[in-house]
Amino acid sequence: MLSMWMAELAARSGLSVPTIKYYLREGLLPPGTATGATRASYDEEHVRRLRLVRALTDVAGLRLDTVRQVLEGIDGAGSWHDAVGSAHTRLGSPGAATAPPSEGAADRVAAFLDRQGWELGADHPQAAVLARTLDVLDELEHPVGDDLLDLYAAAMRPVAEHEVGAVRSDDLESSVEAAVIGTLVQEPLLLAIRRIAQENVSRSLG
Amino acid sequence: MLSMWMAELAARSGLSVPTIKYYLREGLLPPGTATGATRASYDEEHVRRLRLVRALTDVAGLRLDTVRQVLEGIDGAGSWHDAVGSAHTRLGSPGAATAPPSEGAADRVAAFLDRQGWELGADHPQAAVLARTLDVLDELEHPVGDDLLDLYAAAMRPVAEHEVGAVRSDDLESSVEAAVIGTLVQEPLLLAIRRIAQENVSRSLG
DNA sequence: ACTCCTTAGATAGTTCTACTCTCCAATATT
DNA sequence: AATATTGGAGAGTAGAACTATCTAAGGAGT
Repeated sequence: MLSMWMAELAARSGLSVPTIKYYLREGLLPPGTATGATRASYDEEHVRRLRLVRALTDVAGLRLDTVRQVLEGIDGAGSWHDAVGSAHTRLGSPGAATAPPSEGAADRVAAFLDRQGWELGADHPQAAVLARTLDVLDELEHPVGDDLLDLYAAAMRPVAEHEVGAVRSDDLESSVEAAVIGTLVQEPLLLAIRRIAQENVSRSLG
Repeated sequence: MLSMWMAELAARSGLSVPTIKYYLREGLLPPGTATGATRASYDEEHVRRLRLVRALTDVAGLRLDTVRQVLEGIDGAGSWHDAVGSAHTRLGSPGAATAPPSEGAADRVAAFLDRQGWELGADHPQAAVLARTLDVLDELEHPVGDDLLDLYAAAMRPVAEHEVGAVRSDDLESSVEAAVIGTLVQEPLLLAIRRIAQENVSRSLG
C-alpha cells in the first residue's frame, strides 16, 4: 500500500473528500505527488497527517489555524526541544485574545520560575498564560497562593521527566511528531485524571 | 454599592450592554430585580457572575452553552462534591462529538480506576474521555502504557487532595462556586506548568 | 474511438457560535 | 416638556469549519 488516490485517502482517514480538499487549500496537508493534470497520489504519510490534524482539533481542542502553525513547527523543527518549544510558542491560551498580565502577576511568575530553577524567557507565551490566569483568579476573588504553584510544579516535574525520557528515538522526524502528540494529545488524559481524582477525594471527605 | 443599573454593570464587568443583554437572553445571567417596566437593578452577584462567565470562556475555553450548563449545576448543587460532579458530567471533551470508545480502551480505564482504588461509574464522561483519548493515541501509533496513566494518577492525587482541602468554607454558595473555579479555571495553570517543565527537562537533556 | 467516472482546482454557499445593531415603547431625569 | 436610558425583541454580522457546485481534464472499460 505505497500510494492511493483521493477516494482511498478519504476512506482511510474517515474524512470526506471535500474536507480533505479544504485541508489541502488551508495548508494543513501537503499536496500529493501529481501524476497528471487531474490526478495526484497520496501515501501513508498523508493518512497519518490527517489523523494528527483530527486529534489536535477533536482531542486537544485546537483551532485549524493553530494546528497549521503547530504542523509547520513540526516540519521545520530540528529536535525534540525545538518541536515542543515551537508548539508552545504558537499556543497561548485556549480562549480569546489575552490581555497583557499585570506587573504583580508577572513578578510572581518570574519568582516562581526562579524558585523552580527553570529558565524561560519572560516573554514566553506560557509564562504569559500563567500570569494572566493568576490575574483572572484574583479578579474572581479566588486567589491562588505560591504554595499551589509549587505543588503543581512538584507534581509536573516527574511527569515531564518521564514524558521527555520516553521519546528517545533515532528517527528525528517521527520523534518530533511524537513530541507534539505527547505534549498536546496527552493533555486530556492528565486533566481527566485530575478531575476523577478530585471527585474521589471529595467523596471520601463526605 | 448595593445595586446598580445596566450601564454600571457593563462598566464594572468590562462587557458591552448588548453583550450583557445577550447573556440574559441565553440564561447565563439571572435577571435583575425589576423596579418598573423599563428598569431593573443589578448587584454585586451579577458582576461576579459575569466575570465567572468570561473566565470560563476565555481562560477555560468553554463554549457558552457549556458554561450555562455548568452554572445551572452551581445554582442547584448542594455540596462541593455535587458541584464538581455536575460540572464534570457536563464537560466531556474539549473538541467535537466523541465517538464511543473501544471495548479494549474501556477495559483499560476500568482496570486503571480499579488499581487506583477510585470508584466511578463506567458511564462517567471523564472515564469516556480517558478511554477515547487512549483510542486516539493508539490510532496515532503513539500508544501510552499503563505506567503513564499510573504516573499521572500519582501526580494528580496530592494535587487533588490539596485542592479539595483548600475549599473548606462555611458559606455553601461561595464554596460551590469555588469548586468550579478551582477545577476549571486552574486547569491552564497546571497545563502551562507542565509545558514549562517539559521545555526545561528537554533543554537540560540537550 | 467512445462513453462513463473520477479528479483537481476554484468559487460560492451553509451552519454554528457569539455577538452586535436597530427599533420601539415605556419610563426616569432634568 | 425635552432628553436620555432601559428592557425587550428581532434582525444582522463576522469568523470558523466545512459543504456543494461547477468545469475541464484525464483515465478506465468496451
